[in-house]
Amino acid sequence: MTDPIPTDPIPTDHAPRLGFCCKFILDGPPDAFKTLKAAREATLRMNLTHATMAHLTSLAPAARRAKLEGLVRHNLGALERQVDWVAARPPIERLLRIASNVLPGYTHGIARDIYAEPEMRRLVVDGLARIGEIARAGAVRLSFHPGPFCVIASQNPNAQRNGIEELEHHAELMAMLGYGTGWHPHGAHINIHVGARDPGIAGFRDSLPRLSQTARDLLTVENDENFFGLDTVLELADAVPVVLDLHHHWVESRGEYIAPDDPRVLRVRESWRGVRPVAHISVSREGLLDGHAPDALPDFAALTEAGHNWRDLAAHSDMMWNRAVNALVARHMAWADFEIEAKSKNLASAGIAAEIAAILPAARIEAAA
DNA sequence: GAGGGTCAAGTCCGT
DNA sequence: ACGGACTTGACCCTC
Repeated sequence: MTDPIPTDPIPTDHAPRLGFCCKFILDGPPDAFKTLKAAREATLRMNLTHATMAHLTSLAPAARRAKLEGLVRHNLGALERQVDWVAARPPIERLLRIASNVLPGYTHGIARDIYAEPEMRRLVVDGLARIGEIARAGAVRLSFHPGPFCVIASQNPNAQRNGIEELEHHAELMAMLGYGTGWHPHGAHINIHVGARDPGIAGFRDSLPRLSQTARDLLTVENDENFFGLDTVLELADAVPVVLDLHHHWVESRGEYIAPDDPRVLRVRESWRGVRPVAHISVSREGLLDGHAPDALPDFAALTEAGHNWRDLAAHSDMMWNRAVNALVARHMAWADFEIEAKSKNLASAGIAAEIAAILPAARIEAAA
């Protein structure tokens, strides 16, 4: 395998960023909208939607095409509004994980012919190009995190073919957004998990040559909370940048909050080869940890003792309620940008951003020392 | 408008 | 063996 040459790195001293994932939640006082319906419509306007393939299949060809075109127009508009919104935020918040359903059913047979039509193609190409320009003009860093079906190695040849096709679809989206050339251009990436235990790490590595150059240059791999922990995923660090999920690591290691100066973190940083890394953070649900001190890191052993199994603890909170976790994120932001995986989305990322902005200069000085 | 059944796809965990 | 979780519960039909 030939090593991709870094062409357009986001320097490691680039202004740190964090952002939310996929979905926008409307903020504001309850009376900001005249009716519940108006609030609901404002939320829909800011978010991508989709249709079931069963429904599309049930429609006559003309209706099917109309339905799909409506979905695509809506999704391109909603994504543009999301990117616009992020671009208007303070620089520390200029990062967004894009939902995977921009083009519903793109890799499903029922929609393939419709997307291939020149008119539809033009709609998609123009819309995505425009969104990419807005992102770059606004210094918004973009990513995808395709779903659990996106496995590039499987014992089931069909699953593997579908998974690679799904990854290639995301790479195509990135290319249409203007990130189709070079090693993680502008920090763009498509992040997946290793997948099945069998064929595992070796299977993942063996599948890399089957990917297009664009997909290969955008791919990243994330540690998970059960089988492919940080140490295991680092076996791929020579070939694929590693996305460090601090919460997954806490769960998988049964309680370790990894420090920025940990040797494994250095290996993660090196795996990005000149591009500023992205990491993930989340914290266990507020309800589970009722009464937990917000200024102390969650104690895995104590929580297990209290009857919570690891799966409960893996579930994400609404907000980034734990100030000790947020302070740890601030220290890690000396080397990485962060995707905030909290159920309240932009409300959570804006909250942690404000908290971190206040302490970040100190953390960066500490890191430089 | 509310409520319930359904949804393309892979894999693993918990019961 | 099957439901739930994951990345994100949302869509669609019926009442």
